[in-house]
Amino acid sequence: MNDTDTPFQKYIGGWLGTVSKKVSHSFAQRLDGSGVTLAEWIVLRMIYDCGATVSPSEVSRRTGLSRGAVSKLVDRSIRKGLVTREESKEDRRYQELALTVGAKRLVPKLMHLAQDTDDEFFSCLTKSERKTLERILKKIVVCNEITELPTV
Amino acid sequence: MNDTDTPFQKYIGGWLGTVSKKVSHSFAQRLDGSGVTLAEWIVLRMIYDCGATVSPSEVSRRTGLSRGAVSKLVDRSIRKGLVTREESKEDRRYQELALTVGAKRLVPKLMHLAQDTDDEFFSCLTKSERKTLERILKKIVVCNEITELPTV
DNA sequence: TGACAATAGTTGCCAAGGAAACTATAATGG
DNA sequence: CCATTATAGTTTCCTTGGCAACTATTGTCA
Repeated sequence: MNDTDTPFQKYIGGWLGTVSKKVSHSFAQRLDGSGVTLAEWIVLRMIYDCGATVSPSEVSRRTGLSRGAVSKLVDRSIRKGLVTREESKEDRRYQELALTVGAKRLVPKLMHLAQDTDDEFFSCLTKSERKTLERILKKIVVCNEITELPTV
Repeated sequence: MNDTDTPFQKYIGGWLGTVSKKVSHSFAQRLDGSGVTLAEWIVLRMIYDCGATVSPSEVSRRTGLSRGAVSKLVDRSIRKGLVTREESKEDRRYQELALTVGAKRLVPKLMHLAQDTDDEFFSCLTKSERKTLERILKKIVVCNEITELPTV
């Protein structure tokens, strides 16, 4: 195993970034016209995924977006009538984010666009490869979030 | 196979984005102090990878960065003494980008940082999983770039 | 040949996100 | 019980990258 003769092909992070960039870009274009930006979608998806309510900082941790970015995104989403923000009763530092009825209807529609994007990029993979890729990515997320998340 | 009961866990693009964001962020922090930003590194790496000289548009296609972004990045890199830009003799529309001697020395050092980042995030995977992930990512790149790249 | 299309690169403008400073609330510890 | 520390969220400043309009060069075709 020589280190020097296969320069960056070795760096998985690079490939990951390249693919991710293309996928994100494609998806962003599909979202164009839906009234929701890619970053907003990520937040909406996260809230939707978490079921009931989530705090902005939790969204920040899970998405990798900074707290500042989440704050602005939530602002915009509220202005668009997609998200509600409420101060927590138990701990007034926290906020409880939730989707509006409209957003709950919208998110599934946008999921189709996400599915289309997946199909565009990953249809060249076999079913088995897709499963494997998904499994590995999740494993990476779990492994590395453990170190950040206070086991919440 | 129901479509509705496993909301986004299905969307590989989302997981890919999440992981990529974290990895990029970590690597960007490691680069901090090297005098090179993440985007600059991507361009340097690409030129290094292509051996002799590359055109900005080629860099753009391969990295997914817009031509405008590449133009600005090359400007910065030239100002930092890392890249040279020369008009092509055959076709004066094209430019030939190359690394300076200093950059050729620098890139391998930065590769160690890339390796460190890889280790941080992917060391939780088995050797086999890493190989597989790499193979699948490359496959995706090849499959989808074919449609964009004019078989250059 | 000459007009038009295609491509390469640049630039101005705009949106978006990160870093860090700031406010507010809660927990800790003497 | 008060001071200190930690955490949540907001806001300001700054960098960055995309988009689209623009210039320059080359290719195409009538």
